[in-house]
Amino acid sequence: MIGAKIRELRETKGLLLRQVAAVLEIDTATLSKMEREVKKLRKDHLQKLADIYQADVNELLAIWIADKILKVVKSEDNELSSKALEIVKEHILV
Amino acid sequence: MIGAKIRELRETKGLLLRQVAAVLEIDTATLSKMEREVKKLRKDHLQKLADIYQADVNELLAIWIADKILKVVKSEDNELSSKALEIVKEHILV
DNA sequence: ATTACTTTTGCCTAAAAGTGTCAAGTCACT
DNA sequence: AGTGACTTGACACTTTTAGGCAAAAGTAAT
Repeated sequence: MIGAKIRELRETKGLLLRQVAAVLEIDTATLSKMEREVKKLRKDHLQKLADIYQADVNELLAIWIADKILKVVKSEDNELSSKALEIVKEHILV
Repeated sequence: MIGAKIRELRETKGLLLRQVAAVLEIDTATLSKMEREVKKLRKDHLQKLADIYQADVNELLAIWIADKILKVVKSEDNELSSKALEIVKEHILV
């Protein structure tokens, strides 16, 4: 999810992997993998990307966190995951 | 959460760490840490515990998954986490 | 207070996961 | 065929995790 998002942002801005990777000070290949979600995207890199693309950092972060939660949730049975999310919700609004 | 739960179950059954650890084939200290959430509890261990304590494995699993989600969520800003959970919810009911 | 036992703590190691590079490869265009 | 953008795979390094072992601390019963 977050990978697709930052790829979309980059393409909208008409930037090359090479250019963005240079700002992040990482290899082009690494950024390519991050956009395709082969490798994880670090939080600090995401924040820098929001800057580069002039995007809402909070929106991106929310997606990034959602991805992490989905990774947990999707590796489990659906029924159980729903139950778990209920528990989480209760636990949070305390 | 899950640690407290399995400790409660063990105490209700009047079993010692030593006894339960033996069934799981792990060290007593390790189980002690799992109950106090110092170390993570593996899924297969949890399933064995449900067996030992004759508890509902699904109920335990839901708590266990909830713990994993909470770990992600609590390491982030509250506002963002709520947003992220919304995204997760949408994503799931597709 | 000593003994006998349970539980906790701290330190250590092996295995796994995460982070990123480099070189070579593919693809599209001219 | 050559160039530029992107992808792939193998590798190296670092960090995290899982768990064991031994010593320390807590708990009862004598």
